[in-house]
Amino acid sequence: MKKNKPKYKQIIDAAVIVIAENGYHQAQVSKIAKQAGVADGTIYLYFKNKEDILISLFEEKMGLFVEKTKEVIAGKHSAKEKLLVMIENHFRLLSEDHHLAIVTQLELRQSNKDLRLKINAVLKEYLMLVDAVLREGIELKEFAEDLDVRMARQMIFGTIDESVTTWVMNEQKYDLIALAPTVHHLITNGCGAKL
Amino acid sequence: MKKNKPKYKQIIDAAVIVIAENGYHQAQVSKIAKQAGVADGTIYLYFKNKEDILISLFEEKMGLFVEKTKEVIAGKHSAKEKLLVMIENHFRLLSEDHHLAIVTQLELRQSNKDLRLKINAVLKEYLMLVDAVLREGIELKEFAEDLDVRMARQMIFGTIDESVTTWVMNEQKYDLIALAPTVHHLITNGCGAKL
Amino acid sequence: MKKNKPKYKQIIDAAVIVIAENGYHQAQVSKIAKQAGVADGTIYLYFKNKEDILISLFEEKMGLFVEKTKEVIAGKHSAKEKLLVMIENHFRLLSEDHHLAIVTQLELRQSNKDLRLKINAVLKEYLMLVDAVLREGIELKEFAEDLDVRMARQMIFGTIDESVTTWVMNEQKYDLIALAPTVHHLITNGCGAKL
Amino acid sequence: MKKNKPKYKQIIDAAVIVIAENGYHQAQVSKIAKQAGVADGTIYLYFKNKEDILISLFEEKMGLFVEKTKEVIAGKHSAKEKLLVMIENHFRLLSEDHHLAIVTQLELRQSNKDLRLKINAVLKEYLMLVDAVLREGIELKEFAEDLDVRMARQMIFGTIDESVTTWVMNEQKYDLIALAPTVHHLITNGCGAKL
DNA sequence: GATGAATGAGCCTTCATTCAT
DNA sequence: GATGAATGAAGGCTCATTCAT
Repeated sequence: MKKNKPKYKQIIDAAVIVIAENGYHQAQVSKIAKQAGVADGTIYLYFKNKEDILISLFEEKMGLFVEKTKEVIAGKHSAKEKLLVMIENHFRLLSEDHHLAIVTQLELRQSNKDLRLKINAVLKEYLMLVDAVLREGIELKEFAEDLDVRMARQMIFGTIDESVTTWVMNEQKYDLIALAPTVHHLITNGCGAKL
Repeated sequence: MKKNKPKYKQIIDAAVIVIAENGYHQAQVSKIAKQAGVADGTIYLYFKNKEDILISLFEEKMGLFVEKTKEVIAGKHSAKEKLLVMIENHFRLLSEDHHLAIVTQLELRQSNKDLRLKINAVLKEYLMLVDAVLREGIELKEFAEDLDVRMARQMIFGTIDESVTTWVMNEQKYDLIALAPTVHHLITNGCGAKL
Repeated sequence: MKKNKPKYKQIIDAAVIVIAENGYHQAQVSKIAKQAGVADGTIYLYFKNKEDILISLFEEKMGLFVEKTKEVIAGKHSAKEKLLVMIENHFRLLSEDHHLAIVTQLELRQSNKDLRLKINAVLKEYLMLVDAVLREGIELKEFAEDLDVRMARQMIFGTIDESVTTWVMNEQKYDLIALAPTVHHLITNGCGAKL
Repeated sequence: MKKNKPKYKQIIDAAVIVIAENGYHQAQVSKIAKQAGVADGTIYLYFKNKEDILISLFEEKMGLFVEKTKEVIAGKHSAKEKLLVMIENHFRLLSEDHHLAIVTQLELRQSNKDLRLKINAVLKEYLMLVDAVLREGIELKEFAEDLDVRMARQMIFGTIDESVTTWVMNEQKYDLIALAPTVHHLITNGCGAKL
């Protein structure tokens, strides 16, 4: 299994750094190889082509995202609390890796439609976690019983994503994690949570 | 003023069509020129370079957006109502021009970071309209008095944008405008509006 | 029509020289462009890709071959005479253009199977001229009445081709045209011509 | 002597199969190694480089050719008969090994000039057998006394080679060996044999 | 003002060969 | 002797922009 060999992760981490520092269109394979400390050709022992590096990058990192999210919500018993820790977790993971934040919020969006469709497929698992929490909140009568789950999920993801992108565009000058309660307040209100 | 000459708009409209139908990376200057019915070189009599076409495109179309938005909110007296017509207006303008929807939601996001920063500057005027409505709502006690305007605006724009993008990615198969009340409900709730 | 523009022939002639002097695998597009005195990109205004240069080269030159061959046999009344002038013509055209001889006999054969199949299609017209002469010779009772035209044509083409290739491999050190009568004698004998 | 170790022949046979089935340019060393059931690096214990595999392949197979040819002409007493069994032998050996036929007639010709010069050196022994038979035929007055041996040999080899190549290009659809008498008739006639 | 032929910089990928184990 | 992971050089093609007409 190639994914477990050290160079696999080495190359992905190099790609994050190179893309963050040079931009998507200036992230040549040769630059990634150099950053990873391997020869250009070695990249192709672990990835089918350049696009494959980017998809794998997203899968690896988003995998951690989903895993971590599952962990943090496991200990919470109300949907409201779960949403809070999800937002905090989302903000924290990107705050802790500034390069990754730039890559996911700005650079990877420049990829072509095909790549973005594949990225969306990876995102789906994350969005399904949100859906599950929303449905739980409705059942527990925390949220409005007529809440439109799909639209609420789009609000939640849209709000979180827009918040992170704005923060990255402002060069990460302020404390993103500190915004979590405000964002949480806005979206749970949106979902009809009683105050 | 070049903007008033017929070929200026002709080229921008050609760009929207070409980008929507071929994708950002397949929208070569020569293709746009052909669609516009002019020679390649003529483009450069009206635009500094290719990036300038895209910024101008965004400015032109977003200008109409702001203008229309101002019109529709003019007749409304509550912030809540104003938000509703803004959402409806946003959804309607993109529903009416499928090419434009593809370009703004999918294709233009593939542009490089620089172009997107410029696009964000153009967006600012639109976001300031949202801010004004929010502040008005707070003053009129329609919304929570401690509402964080900046974050609320990010929620509103993020939610709207995510809704439109999802709709475009689903190939515009359902009625976007019909979603306006649901979205409105979610975000005014988020802003603490009493039911 | 691109074929009539001066740069079309200019590039083909450059390709013949570059391939002859550097070998097929060392004939980079950039080298051909330099030899032709145009930019690399200009090549692609006249040819679809590198393979297209080679096929066009063959078509152009073989077209002259067929044309010239038709001319020289037009004035002759016996099949035997026609074969003689065909051989002489074949030898003369390649003797007069040493670069072309190298390209057709050695370098172009290194092209991949696909290209060679296309080249064979171009050759067909030339081979059909041989067939016509052979059938005429049979009818005029110059050749054996039971002559197998297809095999005789393979003998004729194989013999001529082998003679030229050997001459090229020997660095064109001797007079190729002087061999025509000998070759002619061998193949007409082969076809059963009376002495 | 490496040539006697089992892996030597194993690799050569693998090369014939891989080249025939994939084409010269798709016959990577790693593919040959896999087909031979050895590691890539092992190839280099038996061959200097890739070109060396091909030359050795040709030497081995052509060695069998010459050997067999000597055998079949040993029992014949006239030059004419000898030529017939040589042609039959040539056709039979390639008919019996379709892979080898593809490799010698189509794929190996795509090798570069250098390799082909070396291949020609290997061929020389075979051609000298033809020369010997021709000189014998002249002495025995079977052929014209003024026969140009070199040109006659080129006719014979060119005709045989062209016949085989045409047969391979037609995907070996007809019986090649059945053509031997016709080819024999053509070339002995060409050499001035009395009927 | 309008044209469109010409330019040329820039990059992903392959694969023969090596060498530490 | 055998392995196979790692190397790194090399080239065809695209397309935004220019400029002579």
